[in-house]
Amino acid sequence: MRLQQSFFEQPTLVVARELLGKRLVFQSYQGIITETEAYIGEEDPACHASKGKTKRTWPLYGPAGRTYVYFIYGMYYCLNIVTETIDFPAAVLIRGLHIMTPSPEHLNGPGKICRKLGLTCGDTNRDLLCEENFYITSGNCIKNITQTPRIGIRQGLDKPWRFLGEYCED
DNA sequence: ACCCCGATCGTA
DNA sequence: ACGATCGGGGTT
Repeated sequence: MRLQQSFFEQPTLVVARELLGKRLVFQSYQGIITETEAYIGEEDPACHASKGKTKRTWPLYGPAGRTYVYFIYGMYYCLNIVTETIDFPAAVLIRGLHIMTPSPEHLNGPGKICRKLGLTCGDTNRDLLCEENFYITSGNCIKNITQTPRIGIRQGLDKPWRFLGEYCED
């Protein structure tokens, strides 16, 4: 069953942890989420909302359960899921995805995931609660969950807000 | 108009 | 360890 607003509205660290093992569906693709990171509020120096609401970051201030897709390093896109309440900017970055359909492939890294799925800035602020072919649903194909500092950032390294799991069969 | 920087990735 | 590559956001 598709995850509802009540799931995404939870504290971002809870959503980041609980998204591990869930199934992401986008068009013909289906995969199990294996790695996430939390970005929480304007006070989090690594969160894009640390610069306030802008042309790029406005979806972070919207309702939970929408996407936030941004362009980085001149060639990559990254997919986030917006969390918590309206006007509180926070999201979970999807960093690892074990693709099941149409052909098995493990994707480690947010840029690789968006490249494979074909997600770009045009896919920011899409509503995972309503979209016909873009949503997240239950699943629990994960084990050995660990929590570490976030990767690839230069600020906010003190916060252990990355969640990593290993894919496993049900 | 200009400058610096970045939630990455592939190659060395 | 490093370069590719270019938009975002702040400053002049």
